Amino acid sequence: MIEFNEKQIEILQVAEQLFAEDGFDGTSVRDIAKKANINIAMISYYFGSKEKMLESLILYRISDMRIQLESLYNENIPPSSKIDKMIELYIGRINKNRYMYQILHFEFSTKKRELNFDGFTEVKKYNLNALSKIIQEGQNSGEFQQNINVALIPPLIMGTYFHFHMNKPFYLEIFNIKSEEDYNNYIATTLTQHIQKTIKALLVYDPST
Amino acid sequence: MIEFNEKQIEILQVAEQLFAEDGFDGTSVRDIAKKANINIAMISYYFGSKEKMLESLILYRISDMRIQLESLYNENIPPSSKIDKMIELYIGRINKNRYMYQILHFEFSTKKRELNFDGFTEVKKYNLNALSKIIQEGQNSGEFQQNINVALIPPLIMGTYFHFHMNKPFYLEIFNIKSEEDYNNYIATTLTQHIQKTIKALLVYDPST
DNA sequence: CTGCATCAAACAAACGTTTAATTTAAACAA
DNA sequence: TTGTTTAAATTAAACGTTTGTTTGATGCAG
Repeated sequence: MIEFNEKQIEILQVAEQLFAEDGFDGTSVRDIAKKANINIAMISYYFGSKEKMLESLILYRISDMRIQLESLYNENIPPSSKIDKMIELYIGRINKNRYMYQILHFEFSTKKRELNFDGFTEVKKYNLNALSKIIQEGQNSGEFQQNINVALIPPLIMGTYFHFHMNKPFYLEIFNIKSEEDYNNYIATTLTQHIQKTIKALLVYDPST
Repeated sequence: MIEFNEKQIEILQVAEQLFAEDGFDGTSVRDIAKKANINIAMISYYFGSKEKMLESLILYRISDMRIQLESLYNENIPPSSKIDKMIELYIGRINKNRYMYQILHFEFSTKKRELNFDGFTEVKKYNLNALSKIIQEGQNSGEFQQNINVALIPPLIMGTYFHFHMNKPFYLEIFNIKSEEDYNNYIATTLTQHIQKTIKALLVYDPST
């Protein structure tokens, strides 16, 4: 594990915000240096290059993205409650790291740079595996249906959140949301509940009826 | 309505692909000119500037993005079948225009450029309104539950699709998909069915039971 | 004195755009 | 069919900026 000093972390946080807002190619090292109140040369000095700084940033954040589902699995509550908690964890974690997710989303879909996403793939596999166990528990107890494509559950959660967030101006308008606080509140309550309801509906739904 | 000649459309199509793959800031006018086999100056000559070319591109594609739900509304089939068809229409349309959606997604979430998205907002409102009518029909017949947040249905459909598509390499791996053909086939069959099942589950789900 | 941090300055390369000259193609009159 | 005219299309070259990176000098703490 690579360690970063305080100065480096400060720079990474500034870079993270700018990369998320303007894109990696849309952000110049001078933009970052200016906002972080450092000399341009410090970026090469600390990270080697602009691109290596992005790699450092991803490395720095990626460990944060594993969702703590293991402890949830061991809790003594009904599977449906676990699902609710699981979704809250997901949304909370994504919302907290939304800058990094935004960057990753773009870098993932772009052919521009060849970044190593193995760490990210590992995290996703881990999360998926933990989720599978929780759902299996509900299937064993008979609460959930059998034919569930578990791998398509996270896209449902994260995709819904991101589509909502990426079209933020549109939803601010149609839901008449006025402040940033109300927006975050809408995510934490209504949107989260909507996703919880959707997933639970999917898990108990019997198409034959 | 602005008209584009064949040469212009050819250039726009090349630009569309490159913008989607490498981002607007990650694509140079020289990249576009090279791939389109034209002189660099033609971009300014035809569109005025690189940024105006992006606006032209959005304008050119946006009319294509209205989803034909009106005719669906008038068909004499059960509401649940209409939902199925509606989702097929959505996925098909998005998948066909995935380049443009990818560009829009990024430009929407970026603060870099001030683009006029009124036309896009209009299309979304129109689609949302048409969707509301279909769902209301199912509610009137008693098939669907009452408390449905219709505005959160499109994010569910489009978000799931996009999260899947953006993490394409990951899903290719875990579903052991080998060819581009199989990938498109997975979207058209398994993923579409999964979304159809999810939405229908949500529409008929009664949380109190 | 030594080693790290910071700085202004300079670097070549790439960027979007403009210029001015040339080619192309269609319209026209003889 | 011919040569002439005209406007649009296309080109290579150059423009001034901005880009990421490097250099060498300076500051400073141990």
